[in-house]
Amino acid sequence: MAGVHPSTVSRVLRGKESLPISEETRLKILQAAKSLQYRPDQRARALRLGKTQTIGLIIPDISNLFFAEIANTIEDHCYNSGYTLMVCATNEDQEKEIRFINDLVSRGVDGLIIASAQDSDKPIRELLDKKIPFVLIDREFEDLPTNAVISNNEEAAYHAVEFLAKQGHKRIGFLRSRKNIYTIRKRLAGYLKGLRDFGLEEDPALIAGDGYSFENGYHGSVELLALNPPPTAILVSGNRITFGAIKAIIESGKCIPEDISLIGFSDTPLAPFLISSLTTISHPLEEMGKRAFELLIENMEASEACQLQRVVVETKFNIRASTQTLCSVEK
Amino acid sequence: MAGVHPSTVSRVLRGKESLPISEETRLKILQAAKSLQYRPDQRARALRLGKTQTIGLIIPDISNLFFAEIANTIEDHCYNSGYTLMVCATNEDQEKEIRFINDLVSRGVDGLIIASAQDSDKPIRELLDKKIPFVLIDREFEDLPTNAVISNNEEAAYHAVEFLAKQGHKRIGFLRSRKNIYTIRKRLAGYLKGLRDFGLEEDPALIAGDGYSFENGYHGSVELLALNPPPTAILVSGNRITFGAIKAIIESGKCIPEDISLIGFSDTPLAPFLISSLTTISHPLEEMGKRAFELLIENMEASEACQLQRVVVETKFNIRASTQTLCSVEK
DNA sequence: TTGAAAGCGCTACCAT
DNA sequence: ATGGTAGCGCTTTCAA
Repeated sequence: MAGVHPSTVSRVLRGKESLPISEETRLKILQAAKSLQYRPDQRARALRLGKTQTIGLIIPDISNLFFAEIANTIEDHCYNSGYTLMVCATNEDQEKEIRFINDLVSRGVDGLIIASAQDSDKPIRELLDKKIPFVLIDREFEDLPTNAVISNNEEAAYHAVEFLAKQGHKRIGFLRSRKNIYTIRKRLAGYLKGLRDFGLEEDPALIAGDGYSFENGYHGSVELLALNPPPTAILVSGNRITFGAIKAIIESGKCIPEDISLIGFSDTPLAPFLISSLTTISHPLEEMGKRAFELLIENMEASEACQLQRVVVETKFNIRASTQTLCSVEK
Repeated sequence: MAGVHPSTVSRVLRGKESLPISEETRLKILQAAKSLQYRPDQRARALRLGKTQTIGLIIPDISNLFFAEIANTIEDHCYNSGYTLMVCATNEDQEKEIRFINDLVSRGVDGLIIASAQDSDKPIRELLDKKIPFVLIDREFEDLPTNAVISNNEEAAYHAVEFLAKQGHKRIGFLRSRKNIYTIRKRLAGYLKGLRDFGLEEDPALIAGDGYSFENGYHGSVELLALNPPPTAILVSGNRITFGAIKAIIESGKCIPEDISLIGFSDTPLAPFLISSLTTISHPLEEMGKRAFELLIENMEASEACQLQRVVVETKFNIRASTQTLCSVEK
């Protein structure tokens, strides 16, 4: 339409200031582009350039606020840097994770951010082999060095036990979602260390749960409450199971925190509005997203494989103790 | 590696049963592909085929459970049908919406599902012009026929007013997030119709709020509570503002639902665990996601522009009245 | 300052 | 039953 060669158009539209283009043709091309509402075909660009300006994010669950907030932050950073984000949710299913990784790679994502389902590290090893830039978030593999942004799980759990010990608790339960997840294992380690250091009861029966659903949390808590004697405090490691725990406790006729203290490893903006004010350990989700994004970009831009980095962010302990507590919940 | 022509490889790997391929070469190729871990380059395929097996989802907010749940459902359907989903969050910003749409289109998505920021319908009109398959979700444009999956907002609001009227309420407030959103306008219409039909007070001051944040909800509620006399019930249309409302009410020293009834237009799985048991109107999010996906696929597969469809799903009224209510909330 | 040509990896079509 | 060829839309290099 501007009567010039495609390559000329490309030169103008890529806007390399350095290239010599006559002002006349430049204007003709820009006008034509505007009137045609021309948008370069990113598929073709991607094919030609070997880059897609695309980042893949693989998380276990979009509708878990923990990951949703991370996704949101990363989205923002992508937007501001001209990347498009592809979000995939595995539902903690390793097979899905593998399929997503393969799919995203064959779509040519420039990099990946992954909170792995962690049944195995095989898919992650493959990424290392293929030298595809990626950053793990929230969950890493202890025996596989990678870029990772994680939080101080062990210390946080330890600190929570310390807090409870100082309040006079002797029997503290640990309710977890999936057993084999990095975060859970680290928190369990911190919990056990805390028990030892503060001379509290170590009873394997105080450790319950394996599954991330509301129901898993409910049943795990019922087990804990059935112990003799039952724990007077429970550390809950998982977002959804926390509510299962609350339900179980209330149904058992106990009050939070008078009869039993509950400390959740996930914060939610709704915590102050909950029926049983919940002490939580909150994660700096925006910081985690930001650091992961920056680390990824750094790796993508590095011509050669650059030093692997491990970023540890600090969690925060939010004490919430209600003066009054409602001890019944409808079905 | 198999010593055959690329086109032969393509034929085998695309697995058209009908094509004549000798079993021998077929095996050679499959073996070679496996040992090389060959994965077809989707960029090139997309360029060649004019299809990307990709769907774009544009929503206002990932970390709002309403949309997160929808995204989750759509993701699942995509996964099961071999599509990859690109999720973009606009934060209710029209400019972002436009950029996302353009970006996704130039990336060659096969279709789009959009919950528009709705300052203007221009970007949607352009999609119609370009004949790109898309489905609106939750929010449609009344004067622009498109495919859409929406809920029965007006009836739901009307029904809520009816419910409150029968309980004896005379002054009912309406707290909304963004004024100009389709859902909000429809609900407001239903509310007004309800007031009229049941002979309740119509007072413009009873309609408050314009903004979707927690703070917006808080301030809007403070205004409502300052009225003389204040409303004895409030319809809250928006997810985050609901919690601002609860905070404002509790701070004012009132109890829910004894002093003031609250009906939220968004349900959350946490509703039973809230400090003030909240009656909610819940949306069939999974159904909405499913219908939108199916409708989109139908449109993508149709060779020519097919009949526009408008799907209306039914909301559900969840009455939750706590026997006891906690009337204080910590900061 | 611009045009021409090549090629990214794939697949559909036409030959053989 | 298989090979060759062309071309999707773009950008980069080289030539004019």
